[in-house]
Amino acid sequence: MAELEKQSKSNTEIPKVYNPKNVEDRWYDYWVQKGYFNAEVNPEKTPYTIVIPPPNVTAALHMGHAYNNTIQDIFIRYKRKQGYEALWLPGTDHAGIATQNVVEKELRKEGKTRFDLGREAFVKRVWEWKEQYGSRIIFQLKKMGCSCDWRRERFTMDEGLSRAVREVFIRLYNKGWIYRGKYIINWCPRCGTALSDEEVEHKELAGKLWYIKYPVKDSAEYLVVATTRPETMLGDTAVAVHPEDERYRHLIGKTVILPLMKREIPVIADRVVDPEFGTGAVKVTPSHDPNDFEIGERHKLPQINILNNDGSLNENAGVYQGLDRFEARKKVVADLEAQGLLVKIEDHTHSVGHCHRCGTVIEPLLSQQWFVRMKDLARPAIEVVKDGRIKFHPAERWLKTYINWLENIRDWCISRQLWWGHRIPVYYCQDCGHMMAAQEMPPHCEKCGSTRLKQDEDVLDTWFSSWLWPFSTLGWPDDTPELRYFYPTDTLVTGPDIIFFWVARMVMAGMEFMKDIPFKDVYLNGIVRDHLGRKMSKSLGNGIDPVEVIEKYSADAMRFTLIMLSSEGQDINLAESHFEMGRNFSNKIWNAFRFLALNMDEPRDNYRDYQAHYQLMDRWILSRLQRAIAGVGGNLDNFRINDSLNAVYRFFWHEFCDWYLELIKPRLSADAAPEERATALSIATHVMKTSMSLLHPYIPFITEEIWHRLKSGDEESIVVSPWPEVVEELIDQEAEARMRFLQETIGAVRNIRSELNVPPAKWATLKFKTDEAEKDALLNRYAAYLRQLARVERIEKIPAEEKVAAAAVAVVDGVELFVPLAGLIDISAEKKRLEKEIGRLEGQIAGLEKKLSNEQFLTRAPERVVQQERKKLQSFRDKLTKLKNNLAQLG
RNA sequence: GGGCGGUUAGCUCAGUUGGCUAGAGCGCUGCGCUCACAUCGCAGAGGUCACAGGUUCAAAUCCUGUACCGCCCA
Repeated sequence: MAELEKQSKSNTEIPKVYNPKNVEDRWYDYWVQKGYFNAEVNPEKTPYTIVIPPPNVTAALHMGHAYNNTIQDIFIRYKRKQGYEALWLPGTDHAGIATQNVVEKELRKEGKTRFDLGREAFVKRVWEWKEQYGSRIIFQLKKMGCSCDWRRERFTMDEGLSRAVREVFIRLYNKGWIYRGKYIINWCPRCGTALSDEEVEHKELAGKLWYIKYPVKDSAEYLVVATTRPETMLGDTAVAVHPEDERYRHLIGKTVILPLMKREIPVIADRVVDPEFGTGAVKVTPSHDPNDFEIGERHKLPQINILNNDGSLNENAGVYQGLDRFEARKKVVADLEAQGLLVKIEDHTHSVGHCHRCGTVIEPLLSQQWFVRMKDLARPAIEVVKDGRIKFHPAERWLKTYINWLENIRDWCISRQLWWGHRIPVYYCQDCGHMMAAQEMPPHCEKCGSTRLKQDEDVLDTWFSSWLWPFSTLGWPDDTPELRYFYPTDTLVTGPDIIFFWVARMVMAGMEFMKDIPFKDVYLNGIVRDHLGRKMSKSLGNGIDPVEVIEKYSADAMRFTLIMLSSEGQDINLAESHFEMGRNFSNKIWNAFRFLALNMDEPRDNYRDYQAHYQLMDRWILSRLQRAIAGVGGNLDNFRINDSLNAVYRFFWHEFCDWYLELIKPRLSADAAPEERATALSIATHVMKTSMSLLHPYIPFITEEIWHRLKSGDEESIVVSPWPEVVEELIDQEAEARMRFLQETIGAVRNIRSELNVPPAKWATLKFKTDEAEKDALLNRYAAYLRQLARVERIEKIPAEEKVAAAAVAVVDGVELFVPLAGLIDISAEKKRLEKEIGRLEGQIAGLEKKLSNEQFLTRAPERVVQQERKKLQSFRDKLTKLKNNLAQLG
């Protein structure tokens, strides 16, 4: 009865299975309430800053976010515990096109378009939507445990950040680095806006190459051109050939009749024409192709735009007006064929631009837009990575991509025909046409004095605000204490997919406006994919929802698993079942704690008070702990996050739990001496607590929970408790070597028992032969370890000449181990086992002998390596002899 | 067409300046006495390191080429 009561009591107090549900939200609220995540300007401390890559307000958290933000939280929590003034500045991005699209879709459900509402009402509507859903991702980040300073949360369209955007625009405008002009841009007919080159995704598609006859005027001759976009011929204003192309030389300067349109257009010569492509004659459409635009400029050709903004054909397309571009293509081809002007159609794969946001095929279009001149901005951004002021991790991997892009950079189209975003701060005089860039609408035209001013209708590319993020969020353009203290930031964690969009541009903006780098290290995390290696996407339905994972497995489990599966910069292939790994580890931690808790009244980690009572296992685990501390910190400092986690994981599970906790069990029994108990408990508590600290950046919740249950004194939280330091005096090579020998001995006995099917309940006897006094002493002195872990009840040294009948044998470090098996198992099983082992040894010995008889090896290899191989050979031979002798004795 | 990354156990991946008997997790097989944990323990099987050359005393690792997969750019 009493027994049952005790059991049920302990079971209710500390459940056998860890339940994160009661833990995670509680601790998160506590941390926020205590203000641990708040960073202040503090000259006493060194700042460590990360600015979050601001997620789109429209976004719901996906695994990529979960992974990316886990990494950031690891760095921040690590640095915070190390005593840095750690600022993780959170926020969201207004995501112009994406957000506008979402709200327009809502409107469509009501049967309306944004034009029905008008600009002002529409923008108001987007703000409402933003207020309602924009906080969703913030809530989710909190669920994950992200330790951001929420007081400093920013949004790219906050008043302060908007001011920064206007300021930057005006500065660059006045410098002449922002200009307006009519050029070929990428037009998305579905989004109804211009895009930058980076927002166009090129895909290889199987298309056609149409060969079309253009009749030469006043002649029976035809000129045949090849094109992948036949409908654009409606806007042709020339045909071009290479000046040295003998086939066409006689036609240069002549006129051809543009079919369907019956327009007369010249045949011109231009060196960019590739004689090898198609027929060597190309149609020239200056309004709808970047190369043709260039040719048109050189030859002063007319520009005929045949497209409306929605991708349908306009009044310049004659009878094709009103048709969608792809409909028009079909009809143009059909009509050409009907007129006998279509020579042939070939299959042709080519690269087609698609809208990064909606996937629609992009149309190159001549259009008046705003651009940033990039050359001079790019130069310093190249320098700072070349001279190592900014480092990429993994090193080298993306560096070339980054530099290559910057070295070949083209001007940035920044105007968007949208309503949601920062409106371009340029005002036009309605009377004299003068153009002014200003923070606010000027009272009157600075040129003619007119008060009839009108602001530019367009908004800026979203990235035109995010490229300022590292300093606009800290108060720029004001010279704030925060800016002075926290800038430059330290580490940027982001995906390689936005190196151009964001990373490179932030560097340019930082160098231009702050005269300093925006961050020191760029950690590029891999992409989270499904278990088949496919990108997670809504359309494939293969996404895993982080919030569901948190519900089912806990935030700790999710974070742990993501990091365990990752390796520096590589993509992660993920299946939901992988999260069991994290859940299981949490449970392991929980039960290690439970074991200690069930054995102690008060937690104490005053392990230093018991030095006189330390045993081998104590010195060993303390030494191993130091190695783990060094491993975690060292790897984190080198951005090797999963090696770092692995260091503590392996230590905790496979050294502390598997060996130390098992070994101390007898020391905790009721009849053990009190100081024995206290020594083991205090060390176990210390190791446990230190491990929690080491694990805290990765799995913040469970480590805080356990830390609180183990803490003593007035310690407040693991979040701000100091990061463990390596204590050199506790590194004990001798203890590690001795322990290794005992572990191997235990392993050998376990192997014998298991392979020979010795019933687990059966106690075994161990006899051994050795001429080394130290080994002899070790086995005698630590017989208890073998008792505990290998179920050996008696250990006995026997003379070298003694024969052991019917025993299994193993050799560890030259020591012969015998497990007498009389009556337990059949001898033939042991013979088989030995023969297998002997075979393996013989193979290795043969290899070593060959190596060591090679004169070249002996003379050329470093002495150290030769010695090592000699030693190895010797010990293998020794072991082989012993095993063979014993095999013979088995009869 | 140019650039980058990948190819190692059934699966997902480590393997840092060339020098162990190439490792881990999951999965698989066998056994489970024990009052932390079956979300566990112990033991085990499983690999021609994509392929072909080369450099070297020595190559999963360095070089060259090939094949396949993925990404970026034109």
